[in-house]
Amino acid sequence: MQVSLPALKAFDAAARLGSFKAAAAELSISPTAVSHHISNLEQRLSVTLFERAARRIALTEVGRELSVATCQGFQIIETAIENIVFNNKHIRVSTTSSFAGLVLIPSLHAFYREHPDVQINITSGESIDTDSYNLPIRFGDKAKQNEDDILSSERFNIFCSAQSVHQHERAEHLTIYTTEWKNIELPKVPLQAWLELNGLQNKPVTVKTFDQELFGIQQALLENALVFCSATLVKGYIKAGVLTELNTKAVDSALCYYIPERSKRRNRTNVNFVEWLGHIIRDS
Amino acid sequence: MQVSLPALKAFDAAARLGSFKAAAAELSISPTAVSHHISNLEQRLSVTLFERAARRIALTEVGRELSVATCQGFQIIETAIENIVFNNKHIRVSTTSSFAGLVLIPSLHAFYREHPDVQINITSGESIDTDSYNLPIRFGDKAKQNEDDILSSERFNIFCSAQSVHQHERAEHLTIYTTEWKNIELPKVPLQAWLELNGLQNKPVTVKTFDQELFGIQQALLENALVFCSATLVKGYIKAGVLTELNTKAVDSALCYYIPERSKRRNRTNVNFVEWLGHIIRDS
DNA sequence: AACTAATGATGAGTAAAATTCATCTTGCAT
DNA sequence: ATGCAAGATGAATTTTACTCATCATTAGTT
Repeated sequence: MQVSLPALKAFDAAARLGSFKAAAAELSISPTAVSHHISNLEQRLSVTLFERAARRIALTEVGRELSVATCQGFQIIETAIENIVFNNKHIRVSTTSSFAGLVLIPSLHAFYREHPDVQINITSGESIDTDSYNLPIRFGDKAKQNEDDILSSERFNIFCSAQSVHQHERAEHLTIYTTEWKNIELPKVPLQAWLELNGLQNKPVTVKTFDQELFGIQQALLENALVFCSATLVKGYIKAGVLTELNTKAVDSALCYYIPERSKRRNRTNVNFVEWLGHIIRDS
Repeated sequence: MQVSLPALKAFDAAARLGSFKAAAAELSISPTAVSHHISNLEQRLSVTLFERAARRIALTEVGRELSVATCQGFQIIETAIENIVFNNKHIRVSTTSSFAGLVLIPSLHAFYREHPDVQINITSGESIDTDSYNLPIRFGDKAKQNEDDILSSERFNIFCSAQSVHQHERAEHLTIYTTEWKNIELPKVPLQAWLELNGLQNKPVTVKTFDQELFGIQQALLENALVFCSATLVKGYIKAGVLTELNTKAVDSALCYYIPERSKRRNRTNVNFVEWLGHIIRDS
């Protein structure tokens, strides 16, 4: 007593549209095929599904009952498929303002060039983690993350605007912009370690902080001051010749960029995007 | 971006059973076919649905999402089909005790002989009308029913046991069993009209009543008395030579057997059954 | 550690559908 | 009457689904 699914689909369309011709149009087949499908169904189930009158059809009681089920059933399945297709063309990234503004957005055009059919939506700030289609790129404690989730381990150093490099190298007193995270759980910026590594622990230094790296970088640029921040963020500015890395030793940090539950978010588009993101962070 | 329904069905089975081989067994196809279907799906949707490990597979996040939908969707459709198939093999008749006991049940073997795969369930008493699979055979006022719903128009006459016919024909005084319906809406039994039609309105008559015709018929049989009842009910007894119709004129009544909303109950089995019932009532 | 059995992947050929085309049928509108 | 529009029917054809043979991988066995 097996009924074919294409036949059920044809019945579903005919029942919804009240016409074999219309159903055929919806399914992009000929009305003859619909007619065959439905008489096939009727034979196999030993029931009459449509009451045939001249130039029009009407569902029987049994037909109505079946159509309620096919309509519901196929609807559920089609919605799920549409959802998959949609989420394969849309990437929703949520990340910090700094990473979005300094890394992600400036490089996006390159990704669009390779994947012109994909839409990218970037949100900075909090996001809903439960949605497996969302792709959060978080900044956090390397030690607390799953190995596979980590995108990059952050190294910190001092940077300044290209034109002010020499003035800083001779300066007696340094003004350094850096970051003090709002979230106290986050490992501190390794400024002290950096000063020690470069033998500057006794040098007179004024430290000014913002709660996001982006702000310190912008301010340092405006004032020709120094900024102590992660190398990843300023890579673009350095390449563009706007910022320069001082001739000092970079220091490792306990911080990293990571994607929580990365394995759960692996649909094709996300995988492509994350792979591309890897190149952006590592190379260039 | 069209996906084939058989492929989705294969995916559904594989997702539910966690194995291509098991899915193949469920669908009565080869594991190869399942494998083909699923890689076809994966290609068309550009997603990975299963994570392949050696000798076992596991749904990806996307796969899990799709499987929830296919499982639900196909379940709804399959349940509806099973329901249709079931109701095509099962007839649920509800009718009066009299009709069930005297007409329906004694003739059932003939129907079973023609339709050995059909199960019949007979209930006497009240039934739920809203269920379109139930087949109520009611006894009621001919005038109040839809023309198409009526099965038979009832004619009444006097009957008695075969061996007591002659004693009644000569008798001065008659004892007649008949029926007084519990339901006061129902037209009365046309006993008065019958007496007048046969010129017996002045004859001394004792009338005893039950609330169901069946009881009067049984009692008359036991006592060799007379019973005034509808001809349909005693047709079987007459054919068997147990009862005899008196040599009097039968009288029409306002009563009939009918199937409320008969058109709503027309699946193949019900139609067959009602057609057969028509023969039972009319012929023989 | 090698062997075996079980699961799945792959590609080509085959069987079985789904689909179309041509031809009829039917009732409605002109 | 006449033409038209929706559907039914049957044969032919295309497309799809399926199987078979073969290969790859590996968990479990000896």
